[in-house]
Amino acid sequence: MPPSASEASSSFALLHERVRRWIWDQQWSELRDVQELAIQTILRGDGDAIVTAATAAGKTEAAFLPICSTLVGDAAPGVQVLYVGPLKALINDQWRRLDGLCESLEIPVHRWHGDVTMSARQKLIRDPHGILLITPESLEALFVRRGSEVGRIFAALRFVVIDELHAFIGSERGMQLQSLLHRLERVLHRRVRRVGLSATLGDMTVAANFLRPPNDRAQAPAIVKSEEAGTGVKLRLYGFRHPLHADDETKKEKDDPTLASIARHLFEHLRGSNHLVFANARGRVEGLTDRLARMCNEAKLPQEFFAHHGSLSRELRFEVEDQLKRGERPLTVICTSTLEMGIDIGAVKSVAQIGVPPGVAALRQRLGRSGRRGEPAILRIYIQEETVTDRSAPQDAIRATLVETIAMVNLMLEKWVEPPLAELVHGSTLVQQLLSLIAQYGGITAADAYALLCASGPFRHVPRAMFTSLVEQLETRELIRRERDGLLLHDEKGEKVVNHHDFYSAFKSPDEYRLVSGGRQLGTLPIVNPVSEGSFLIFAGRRWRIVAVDAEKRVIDLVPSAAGRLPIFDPSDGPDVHDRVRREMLAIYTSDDTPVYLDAEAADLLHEGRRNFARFALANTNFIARGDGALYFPWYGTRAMNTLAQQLAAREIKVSMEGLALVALHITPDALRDAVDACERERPIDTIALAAKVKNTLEEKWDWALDDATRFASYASRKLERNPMPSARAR
DNA sequence: GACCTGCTGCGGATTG
Repeated sequence: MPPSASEASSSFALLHERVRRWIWDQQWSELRDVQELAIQTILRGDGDAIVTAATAAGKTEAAFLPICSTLVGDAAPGVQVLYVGPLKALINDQWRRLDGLCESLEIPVHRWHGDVTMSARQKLIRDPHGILLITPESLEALFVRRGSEVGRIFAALRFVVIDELHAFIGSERGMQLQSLLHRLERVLHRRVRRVGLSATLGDMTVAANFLRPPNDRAQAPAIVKSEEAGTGVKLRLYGFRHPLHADDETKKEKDDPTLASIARHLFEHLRGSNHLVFANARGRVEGLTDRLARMCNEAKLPQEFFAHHGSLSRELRFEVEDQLKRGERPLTVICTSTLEMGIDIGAVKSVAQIGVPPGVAALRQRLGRSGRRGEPAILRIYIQEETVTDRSAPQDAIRATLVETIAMVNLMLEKWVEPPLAELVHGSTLVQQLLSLIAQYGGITAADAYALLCASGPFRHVPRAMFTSLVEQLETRELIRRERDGLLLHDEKGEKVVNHHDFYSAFKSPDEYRLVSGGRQLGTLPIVNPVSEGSFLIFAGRRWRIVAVDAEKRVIDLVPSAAGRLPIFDPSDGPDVHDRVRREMLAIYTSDDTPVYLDAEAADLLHEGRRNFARFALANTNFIARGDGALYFPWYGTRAMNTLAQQLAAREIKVSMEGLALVALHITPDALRDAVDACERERPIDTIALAAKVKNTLEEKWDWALDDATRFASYASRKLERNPMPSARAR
């Protein structure tokens, strides 16, 4: 419910007079509903809060108008507000935004990240005061490098603000942030109010437990939620079918004929205004931008298609972002998740999604980029399907790509999103935090470290015995050593890693070449790419020839060229699909409804998928014979499916995950059914014992340093389910 | 069938 008029005016009245004057100067006609509610919550309450509202609904002001009201005239030495953001570009944006408000209130606003000058940092260290905007990594560096000064710097701390809260939940970086905030409160010997800001939060309990874990709080945070209605969605899903016999024209596009059709459609529909095209993978971004850019050149039109992804240099990305922000000329940006959230690029006229979205949450976030000033958001989805014949395997014949996309759209329209993974063990990040703690205090006993990080801290799923064996393993690895008095110190190797700047991040980074042309940084390329002088490359949506490779410095020099070849970016397993999405797919297969947003080809593909679903009798059985093997369709998400695959492997039944199906060779459907039944009787599953049988459990940054027990527990919490829901079983 | 994120302090040279 929006606040009543009397509540609204009382919100405004709660603000400090100088904050009210600043609002008048902005000539705002009214406060947004999320701002009204946040002012009440923050100024009337004294606990933690989560502020959630759509992009551009004024969340930053919702938090900082009331927070700054409490700061006016407070001259106590020390930083008063610590703001943590996930991106340097976002911190720069927010710094500019807050500076206007805070200048008039005489509250200094500092930023601290890798690109901030040494002199600005020294200014803060000498005279800490006001608001500090920082990344988790730079906060980590403060603890490692200036551990003894943390108490002085933050002596006056009253609020911690976490921006884009959802971007941290469930990740190594999120665990690192939780640990840092807990360590900070330990130094200060008191709790500090936390305020989380987010647009997409599926599960408020998970978000609340992330903001402050239940073992560290008296009461749950207040939830401040905007009730402002959206402006509606215009939605269209286009199907594209690979032709059975390539004709002359498509032969030229032999690599991906339907992508050529998609490019033509985009070219015709998007030219002349601003759009975002989400293409999922960096290689696909390059391929599509290259096609669209060439179409522009051939039509002798000014270039309006540009690429944007994480391997492009900051300069190239900034140019594109800047053009989008200005909105002075038509521009379509083909991107990965880089433009899904964060920095303010303004709204675009429409959004296109190429291929299955990586999840419902991502789809919603992407859609949120479209819809200018009261206009409905426009979303076009393009789905490619392979040629299917009578001999195609069932998992390929049922048009799973299309049906999975329809399932995600349906769930988005129902306002459901995936809850983030929570309650993970995070052994890798625990190693980092233990090494950091030793640096901060100049040594710590194992008992104190356990009490701080695990018993009262965020690593609460690590029992004492596991921590003890972890510490022993780190001694064996020569990362730490134990003094006679029990104090843990860095050993030779530990000293080295902690003193290298790579230490501050909790996540791993791949080895890459740097790409340079005429002294200009273009971006980075994974070293798995075969590179030699004279070979060609497509990068940043343009074509290049390699003129020099410096293998030692890992630098590649490029010059523009007419030919090009698509680069390889690191292949991985693909995004996790949630159980709920797979259940929705089953419901779509067993229904007769055709969603109104499908075009003719997509509708035809859906009917064909349903016909084949019926042909294989998948409504009546989950098991199908195939050659001398068998298929099993559990209608599970990827985590539950991986769990079952590992259980079967432990029973000497080798299965591979092929989309919706588990595929086993040399087995009858009945024998596979018996094995699956036996696996289902094992619940709850001993996932740690199961993880011990998994071939490769080395995934995260510090996994190599973990003892077996902690590594298996980490893998199990991340990749296995103790109690998968019963599979959707036909008779 | 995947994406994204981050980075200190020192010493030495140069400049005001």
